[in-house]
Amino acid sequence: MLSISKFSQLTGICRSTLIYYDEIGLFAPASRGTNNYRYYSHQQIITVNLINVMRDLDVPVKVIRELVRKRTPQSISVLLAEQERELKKKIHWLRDTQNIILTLHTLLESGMAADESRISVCETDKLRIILGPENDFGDGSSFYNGFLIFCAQAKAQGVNLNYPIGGYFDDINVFLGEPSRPTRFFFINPEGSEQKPAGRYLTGYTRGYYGQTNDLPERMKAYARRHKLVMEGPVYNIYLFDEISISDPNRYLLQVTVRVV
Amino acid sequence: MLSISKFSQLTGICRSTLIYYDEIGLFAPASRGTNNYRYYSHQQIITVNLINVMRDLDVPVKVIRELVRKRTPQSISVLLAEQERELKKKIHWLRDTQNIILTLHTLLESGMAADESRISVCETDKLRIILGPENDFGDGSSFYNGFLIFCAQAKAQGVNLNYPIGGYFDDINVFLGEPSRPTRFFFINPEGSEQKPAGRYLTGYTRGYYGQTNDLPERMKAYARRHKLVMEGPVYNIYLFDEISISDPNRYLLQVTVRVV
DNA sequence: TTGCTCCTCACGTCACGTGAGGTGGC
DNA sequence: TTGCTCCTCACGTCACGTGAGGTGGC
Repeated sequence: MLSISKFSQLTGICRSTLIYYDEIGLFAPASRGTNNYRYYSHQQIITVNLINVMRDLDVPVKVIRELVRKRTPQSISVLLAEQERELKKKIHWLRDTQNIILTLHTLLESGMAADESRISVCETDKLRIILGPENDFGDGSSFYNGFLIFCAQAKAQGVNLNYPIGGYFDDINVFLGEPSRPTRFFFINPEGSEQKPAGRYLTGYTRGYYGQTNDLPERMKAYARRHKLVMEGPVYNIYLFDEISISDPNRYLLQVTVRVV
Repeated sequence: MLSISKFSQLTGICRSTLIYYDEIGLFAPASRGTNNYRYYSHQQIITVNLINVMRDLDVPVKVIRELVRKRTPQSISVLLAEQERELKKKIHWLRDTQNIILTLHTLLESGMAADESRISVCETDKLRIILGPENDFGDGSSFYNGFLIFCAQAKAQGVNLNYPIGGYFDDINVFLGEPSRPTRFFFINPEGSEQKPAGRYLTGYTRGYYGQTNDLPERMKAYARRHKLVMEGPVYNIYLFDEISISDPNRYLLQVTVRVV
């Protein structure tokens, strides 16, 4: 027979948890001593298996208790099949979260490595994204209307909203015209079906709140002219530092990139 | 500006959770109406990102609050790196749990499909296992001493104890001699380094508590003699139904297999 | 006696969830 | 007036964790 501490040690279940399980009638010691000590049998190390696994999967103790009380090979088989499905979902979703963390981290690292004051031409890897619908700023509706539609649509499609968001402009002229009004929004998502292609990108940075581009559009235009570069294709706005990493909204770090030839 | 319900809907965060976050000073609405209504700005949909992700990873709200209050790109980068490691561990561990569930389920299915009354010869797939140390029943020490050592050693080696356990006998004579005293214990673990090889196995079943083999050893011996089969190599005892699936200890279902030529 | 393990309350905690009772604009 | 959304307490809940005060065997 094993004392509660010994049993706790062997199974890795906390002493107080064992007492709690005893109290609620989920898992009682095999016997009690004359001094009322809890004594667990060796077999109970095995007995506690399913409980352990189920708790690991956040199955409520009440559910486990009911299950344990009227278990049959059939009912347990059904339970296990269900948990297999749940686990698949959970793992999938953790992978998603892993992607989000990785993406956020990559942006942060880029931001910390960036030479903010300089415009430059960089060789850039491709970046998988999910493009949202075209924004409509026509009827005087607020800037954020498009953003809301974007979010709602993404949610409806089961896209995780926690991926970082960027602004997409059809081309450099659209950007120069209204630098705070992207044609579309996009998620940076390694499993997205669209992409910002790899290539040589004119890259500039500026600090400020969302939508604030300062003199960056002009500086990029001037740089391109000076170096005889032609900017082609869409312009991508990505915040490398935003409210996630910086408290002061006026210090957000915006990266603007556009392909050059 | 968005009302609390609208914001809740868009972000997928529960109304009461938003109120709670406001109370503890983790995440407050952008402003309050004259009627004291909470109003959230559109940007806050983005702002709530990191909080959402961190909560999903079970980072305590107090930790998140501190982090959010004095965040810098550097500190957040450190946090993300840490979470990347945690996530890796978590996913690995969930895969382990998935394996356990799968293994348990497979055993159960075998049990439900088994014709318990008959001895038969079955073609069997290989089964990956983790063999424990040799048991010592010499000094009158209880049966379970070996089991305890097995568990302790497995735990020390970081093996998940929740995998199903079986009994291993060096050969058929050892089994016939002491059918309730396996030479070793083993875990059924798809990532184990040892294996019960694929092949033709003489397979028998019996009901009863752990270690109770009834007349099964004799019946298997007789069957082999009758069919001129030679039993070779180790004998594997596996409980297809045990305390996990059946309340009555006398109805556990034991499967005994030994290779035949 | 000392040290150790065990016991039983009772209360704390974490992150919310759930009414109860009331307000305010159309 | 009705229906709707919002508010603030206050208390509930889930699965434990944490002492406080006491017991019992070597």
